[in-house]
Amino acid sequence: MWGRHSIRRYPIGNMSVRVRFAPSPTGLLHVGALRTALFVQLFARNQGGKLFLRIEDTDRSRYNPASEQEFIETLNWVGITFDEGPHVGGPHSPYRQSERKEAGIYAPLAQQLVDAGHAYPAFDTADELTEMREIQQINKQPTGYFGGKWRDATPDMVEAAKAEGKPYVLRQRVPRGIKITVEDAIRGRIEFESDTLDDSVLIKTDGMPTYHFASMVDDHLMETTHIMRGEEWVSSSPKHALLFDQFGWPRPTFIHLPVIVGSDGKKLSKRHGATRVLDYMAQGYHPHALKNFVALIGWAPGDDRESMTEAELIAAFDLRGLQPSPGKFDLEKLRWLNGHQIRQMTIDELLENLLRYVNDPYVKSYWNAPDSDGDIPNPEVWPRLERLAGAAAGDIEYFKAALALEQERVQTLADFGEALEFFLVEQPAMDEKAVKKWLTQPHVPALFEHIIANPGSTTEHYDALLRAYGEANGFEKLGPIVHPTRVALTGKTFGPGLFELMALLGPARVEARLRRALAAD
RNA sequence: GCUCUGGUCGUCUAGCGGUUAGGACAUCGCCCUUUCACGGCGAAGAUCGCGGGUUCGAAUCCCGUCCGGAGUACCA
Repeated sequence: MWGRHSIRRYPIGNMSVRVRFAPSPTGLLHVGALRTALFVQLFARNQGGKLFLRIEDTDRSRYNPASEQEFIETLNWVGITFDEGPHVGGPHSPYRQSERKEAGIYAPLAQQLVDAGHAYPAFDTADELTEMREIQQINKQPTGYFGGKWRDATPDMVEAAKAEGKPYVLRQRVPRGIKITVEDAIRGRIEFESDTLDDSVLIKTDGMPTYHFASMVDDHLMETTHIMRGEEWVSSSPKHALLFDQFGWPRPTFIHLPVIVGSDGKKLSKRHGATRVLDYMAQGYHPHALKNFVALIGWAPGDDRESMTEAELIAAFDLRGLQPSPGKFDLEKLRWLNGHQIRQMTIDELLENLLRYVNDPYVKSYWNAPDSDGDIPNPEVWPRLERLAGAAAGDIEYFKAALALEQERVQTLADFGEALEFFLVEQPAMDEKAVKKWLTQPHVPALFEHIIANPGSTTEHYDALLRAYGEANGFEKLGPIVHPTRVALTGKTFGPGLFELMALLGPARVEARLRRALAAD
């Protein structure tokens, strides 16, 4: 009689899609969770369905009150917003499981399961359970509660224990000797022998439901059509599917997303860049670039597109493009995508993004936070970024022109700090090596005097001036003219075109810096 | 241990019985050029984890095997 439930499949039909992102508020939002949220969002929007947020806070001991805020803020930064959730309400309120428990949603349903014989009370103590597991391990048997002394306890035993006031949990009664087949949208059919599944706790002694119970009950109550979650859940998916069957509820479609691992194939960690999504913001990544990048780990549009807009991502999203194998996080590709994103912006968009970036309090605290050794990883970054905010408040046209000259040369917003420095500081730091190589050449003083004697303010002026000087003085190539001048003006050997940069700097700065270089000789 | 699950260039991937196994990032070279980038062009890079089988033909189907990963909690 049980087999019937295990193989029955309930068509989703044309119910409209409802999907959810259901994190446990225990810590920070990391990139793996972001990817899940992103796929859920892309799927919902592609299908024209509804997307909701549910907070799975059934573990009081691990609850972190700052966490929910972190999730919402971070998701908001990347542009993932919810149709329903604890912060916006909705037809299935409340959206926090602790509140749902208080509202008495779970208890009657648990009782319903007990009455139907699909769940039973178990009075084992923590010590008894530990001992049981130890014995199982010694005997090399699977660990878990495969019946214990309470699965088949007589009503008298149960009554006696209850009368004694012993605390108890409610466990799911997994039928024996059947196959449970779970249909996973990515992996296809997954078969489990019910005998390998233990009787999980559904309701804890304090009356709080476990994930197994609360999540499935809520998914049914909230009319979830597709359960998208991390692949760490596939092992327990037969219990979840079974629970739907035991309630007589239609099973939603299960979609287990593969994990994202670091470049070494191990769990993603600080060494690979960052695990906290907000840290990518602090490092100057554009939310869309991060999204675009993360979407491409474990999913492909089916054609060769790499850089896609939000609308393209939504239009192209398809469950069939999902990959079953774990994906590695390749920071280089993220950097490329980010540079690409920066180059696609207009100057005004770029300026807006940059200003929002440098004025964000988290960016400041990120770059000033000591690492585990107590050091600031790169103490030069923040002072430079801070200077950008000040400079933009001054001559905005000058700032935008400088921004335009560096736009093609950076990969992150943070890179602008260093790239723009010589435009904003009257006496930029000099690269020692470059000074030694270029400013010591004998023709340099005369060259600089010539430039000072012929001030101008256009690219064309300096282009013509320096070319003519080179020809008149027998230089076959422009290098000996251009390089020393660049070093004197910027302190560096690389950067935007020299003539553009001179025109923007203007004759006063050009003269001051050339004189400084002459004096240093 | 047991149960699931994954395995195509360094990386992300296309591929669905017949392809010189395609693209992108990274790498290298050339072009552009005053440098660095950007952009363009090109090269190198995968006997499709390994071994059998089915087939005229296999990365694609079947079996086995190896190596990863996850789960095995009154955590999610």
